[in-house]
Amino acid sequence: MFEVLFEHISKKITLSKEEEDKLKPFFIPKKYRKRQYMLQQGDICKYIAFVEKGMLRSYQVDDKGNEHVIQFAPEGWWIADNYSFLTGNPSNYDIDVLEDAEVLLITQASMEEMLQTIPVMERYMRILMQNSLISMQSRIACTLGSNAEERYQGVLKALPNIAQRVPQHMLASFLGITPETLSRVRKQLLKK
Amino acid sequence: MFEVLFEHISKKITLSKEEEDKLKPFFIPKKYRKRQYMLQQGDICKYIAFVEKGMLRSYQVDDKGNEHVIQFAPEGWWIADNYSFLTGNPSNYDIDVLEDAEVLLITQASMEEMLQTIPVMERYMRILMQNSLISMQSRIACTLGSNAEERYQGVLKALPNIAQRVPQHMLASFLGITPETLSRVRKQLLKK
DNA sequence: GAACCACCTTGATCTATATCAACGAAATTT
DNA sequence: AAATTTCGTTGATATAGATCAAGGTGGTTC
Repeated sequence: MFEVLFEHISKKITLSKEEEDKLKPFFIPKKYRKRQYMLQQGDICKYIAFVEKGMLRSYQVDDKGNEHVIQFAPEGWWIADNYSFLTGNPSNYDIDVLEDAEVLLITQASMEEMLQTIPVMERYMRILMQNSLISMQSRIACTLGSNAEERYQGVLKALPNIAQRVPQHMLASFLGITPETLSRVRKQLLKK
Repeated sequence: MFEVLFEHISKKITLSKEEEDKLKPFFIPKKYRKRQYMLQQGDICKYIAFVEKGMLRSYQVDDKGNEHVIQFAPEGWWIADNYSFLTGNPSNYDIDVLEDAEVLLITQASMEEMLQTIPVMERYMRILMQNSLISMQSRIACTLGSNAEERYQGVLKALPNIAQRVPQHMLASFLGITPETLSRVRKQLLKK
């Protein structure tokens, strides 16, 4: 159950076997079924989740009922509403399950204790946050500077495994365009 | 010269007087004049900068020559191209100075050494990155779900000091709209 | 296996925002 | 202080992408 997590951690820092064993109890393993909610708007986000298997997504629903995908999280990714998790305020986002999933949950309190117990994890979390920040920044740059077609090609290149795995209308939502527009963009690209 | 930095750090972690003194030598104080570049596209971003005074901004220039502001950084903010800084690859961004500035620079190597020397700074950096990530995420949510007017009102609320301090066309660029559109949005709002 | 639903496509039309152009007011440079 | 550049505004027009509507396909459920 912890294979993917330890693999992920070992790419950024080194944990001894003992540290790995100390790490495990801080997490709550959990299985989710497709379509199940992990978080709903108005809830407080009590856990950060590491995805061992399957896929989740976070999204926002606007006043017209349109969904806007913030993040996809397949195996090896973390997902949460960091804002709600950190502040304890109700979340504006929903998180649900796209493919039957196995996740490792950790609460705010456990996270703090874990970071005390295994200080090098502070470094892991820092690197994690830094990398997420970098990809968020490039996403913003892309949104500001590129049209629908370029953004689609960008995500195909940056996240090929995700782009090919999620329903097209969700990818459209992630890109900030309508499903119709994405369909037309794809048609255009096929011609070339 | 270190007042703003220490103030900022003390909001997230506690440093002893000795630690503060140990911290200083890792930084290079530097002054920049308005309109000066701190980083240009194609350069490698050698420093992360903490702004003690003045204001900088990072932006991307697209193929049509349009500027897209990624970030504004007044006093108390950090700025860099994290991607280039971390990987050592050439940057796609420019960073320049909007108001005469005093900054504290730190190189990749100094940062690593600093984190070794004062481990609690690892925590500070983690919190810093996490908070940046949160604001980036809400910016993306805003871009996906809101129109020009709502985004303008959003930035007025979220970053009032910045929104009122930068030229309007740069704020437009930050919001992903043209200066003309921002001008019209403002006119609309004045009527109400 | 029939009914239903989620998903994608295509066409027609609409709209928010971009683009182009011109002007006046500040601000900066000489 | 004259000249020049930068900045914001306004109007006219263009356009990328949204919206509305309909139909087709494949998978899921009863």
